[in-house]
Amino acid sequence: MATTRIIDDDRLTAVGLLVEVHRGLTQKFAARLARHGLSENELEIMLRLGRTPNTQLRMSDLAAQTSLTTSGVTRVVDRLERAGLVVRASCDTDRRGTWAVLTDAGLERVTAAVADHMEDVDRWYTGLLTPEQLAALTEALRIVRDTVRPEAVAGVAEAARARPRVDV
Amino acid sequence: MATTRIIDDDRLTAVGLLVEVHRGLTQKFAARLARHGLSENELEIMLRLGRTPNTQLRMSDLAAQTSLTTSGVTRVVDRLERAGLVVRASCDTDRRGTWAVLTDAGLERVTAAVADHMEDVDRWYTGLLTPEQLAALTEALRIVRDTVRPEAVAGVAEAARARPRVDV
DNA sequence: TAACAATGGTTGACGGCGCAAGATATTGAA
DNA sequence: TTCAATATCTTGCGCCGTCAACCATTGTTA
Repeated sequence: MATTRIIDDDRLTAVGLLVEVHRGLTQKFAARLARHGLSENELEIMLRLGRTPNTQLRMSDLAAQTSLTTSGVTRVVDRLERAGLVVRASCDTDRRGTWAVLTDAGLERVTAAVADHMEDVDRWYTGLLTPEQLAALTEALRIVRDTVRPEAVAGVAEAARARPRVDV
Repeated sequence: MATTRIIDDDRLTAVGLLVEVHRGLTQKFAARLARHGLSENELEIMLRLGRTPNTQLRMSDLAAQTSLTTSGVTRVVDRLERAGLVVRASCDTDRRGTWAVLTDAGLERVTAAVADHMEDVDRWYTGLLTPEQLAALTEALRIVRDTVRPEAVAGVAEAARARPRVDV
């Protein structure tokens, strides 16, 4: 009766599947993103900025949303700023804070990258499943997400309230 | 009609959910694994060795299964060997190759780590879903996995055929 | 108002992993 | 048989992101 070993537990396999799918997709996506000059983290940060009213978020909110450390966000934004895709702007109401603001060039870049990217998403993920399967998958993931990462929407309300910056 | 922007596409959100769940779980799991002195990659390598007949796999098969590069596997196995959890053994039939063999101490360690780990898996993942939801999730993931990582079972047959090493 | 904790962000040191090149072994074709 | 092409593994180097220490600012308590 070798099948009772704990290292063969089904629940472990369920985790393994999730990990393998994540890795596989990441690899499939990486090449095309690289052609747009973006890493996964860079794309995600720009996406979150692009989806926010006024296309700006505080550094610490980006950290909370992405589960990078604030240090990691500093370095990603450093690179994006060097590339002209993001600028930093000081925060009027709290002079400790810094907004990361998506530039026009940044919005353009992320839009182009995503338009292209979508082909991969379709081919390697959403397109492989029936609408019912995809809906079930998404629902299950959402349940888990809401438990393991409840902080994933930090800062959006504040950013909408902030005065938009026109000098970008 | 701002909702037609491509960066708000639903399929992108589906990917985002997967990524967030993966990250969230990874973080939840990391602390307990660290208490057993193991990183996620180290655990996975030991798990795959432990599940294989004779508890051994070629370096290159480990690379294929884990989507680390062979270089990455070399370094992980270096650490595990230094810790006495794995040993390298030369491969009689192809002298280019190297077996990574789980030691008794290694099997003990991974078993203890997994037993403990399972509590987290249950709490943050499988336990959050009904059996039906979990089954649907697993099925959908398996479909995607089989497409994006068809090579995920490399080397198991060969390892079973190889003469077991008693001098571990 | 002074003192001190808490928060936001950056920086230096460091570790992990990928890339590309190298050493060794195997395979195949002439 | 011999030599080129290929496969396996390791190593030097560099990038990326974490950790911990740090500075600046804000909030709190007395």
